[in-house]
Amino acid sequence: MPKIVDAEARRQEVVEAVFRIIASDGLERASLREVADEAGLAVGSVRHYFASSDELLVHSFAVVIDRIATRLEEAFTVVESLDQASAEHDNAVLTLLGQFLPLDEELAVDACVWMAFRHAARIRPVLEEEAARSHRAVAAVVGRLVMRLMPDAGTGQERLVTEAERLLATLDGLCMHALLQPEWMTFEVCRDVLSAHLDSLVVSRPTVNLKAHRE
Amino acid sequence: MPKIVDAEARRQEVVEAVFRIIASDGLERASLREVADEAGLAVGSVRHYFASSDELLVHSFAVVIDRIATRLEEAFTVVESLDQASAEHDNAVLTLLGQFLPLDEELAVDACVWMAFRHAARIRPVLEEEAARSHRAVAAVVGRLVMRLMPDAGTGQERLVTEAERLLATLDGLCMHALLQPEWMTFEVCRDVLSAHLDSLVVSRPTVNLKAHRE
DNA sequence: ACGGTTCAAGCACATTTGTGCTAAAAAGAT
DNA sequence: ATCTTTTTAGCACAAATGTGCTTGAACCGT
Repeated sequence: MPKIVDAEARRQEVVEAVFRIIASDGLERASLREVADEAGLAVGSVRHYFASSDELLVHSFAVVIDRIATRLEEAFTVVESLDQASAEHDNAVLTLLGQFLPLDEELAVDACVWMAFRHAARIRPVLEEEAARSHRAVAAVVGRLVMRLMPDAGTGQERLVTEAERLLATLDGLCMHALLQPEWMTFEVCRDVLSAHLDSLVVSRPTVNLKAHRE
Repeated sequence: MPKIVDAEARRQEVVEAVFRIIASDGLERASLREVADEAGLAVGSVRHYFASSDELLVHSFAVVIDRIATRLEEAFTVVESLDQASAEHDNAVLTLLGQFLPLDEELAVDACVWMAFRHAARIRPVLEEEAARSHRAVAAVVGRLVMRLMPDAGTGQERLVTEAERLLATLDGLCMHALLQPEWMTFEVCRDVLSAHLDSLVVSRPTVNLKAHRE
């Protein structure tokens, strides 16, 4: 009966426009009119696919979360498929961690958008739920990765949590710096930092009892 | 001749109002009218002390940078005054690193404001200069700290840079998580993560050549 | 051919924002 | 008491934003 348009594809186009605007001009410029312009549509058209500005933003947040989570899951299955302690395994781990960083154009856009939404979620309740989902999804993958990289710490669950959080913090910090101070953060520095962190993961275990950090 | 008002004190009051608004409602809500209301003034009064909205925001950014930098410098002189490898030294280092985290109300406000401005500076050219100053100031202290904690790496300057960046990234990531996911980030987790990182600093040096991350 | 449904576009209105400008109030100096 | 300068307050205007509502346009099934 009606004019048939692939609604989901259209929505995706609008979301891509949102991503471009956030990456170049920030979340606060992602208004309906700006998004419509960027997508080559009228405001009314955008509003036809998204009931409100909030729905558009929440959905865009969800899309970028899914993209990142999917990349991480795929990279993790690669890691799992490789023999541990092989050079390919180490490279696969670095590739996995690199999914967090703005190493190419697409990753940079996702990183910008992801950061912007997570920070906005601190203030805007509509984004809260997706922010929590985002954190759970990423923490799950990083947690599994840490468990794989520290097989000898099976008992010390507390240490696993600490190390997962530590890796997560380092990743987010690196991503932040790569976005905010790109002139100081070359690819090499990123790689060196990640390598150093991985070294610290496998080595630091037996040294815990040497120092007196028991408080 | 004129009505004498401590202009600098008034500016400071306005800046404090900006901080409160950013911490509770985000940078985008820090408009002249909101700030004036929060400060108990009229828009015209705020505009008397700050020529424009941009000047107000840039000055607020500068103030928070100075506050953080001052705290770091003071904490670092404490570290320098203590005998290395003593328990007090370790505590002083943890205290220094804790200055980055929202461990109390004042630190939390500063952390919020600092994060908000740094991210805004990616987009808004007026904030660029202060953002660069902020990064230089903090990187300087963290760099000196890393040099102190890794005395044996005197030659490997590249490694020092990597470790400084790694510590900085971990700190910023921890701060982010503490602000955005406070329910998952208790004080204890923060402390454990920082302790683990410090352990990894002093230990990881001799193990670099064991693995094949040379490529 | 045509009707009904979906899509696209736009108008109108209330809010909010930054800023230029004017003017009243306050208070020390004379 | 009066003058002068600072301080405070407010108005007005243009620009931008979200949203309710209306109007065409397009097109598939009958």
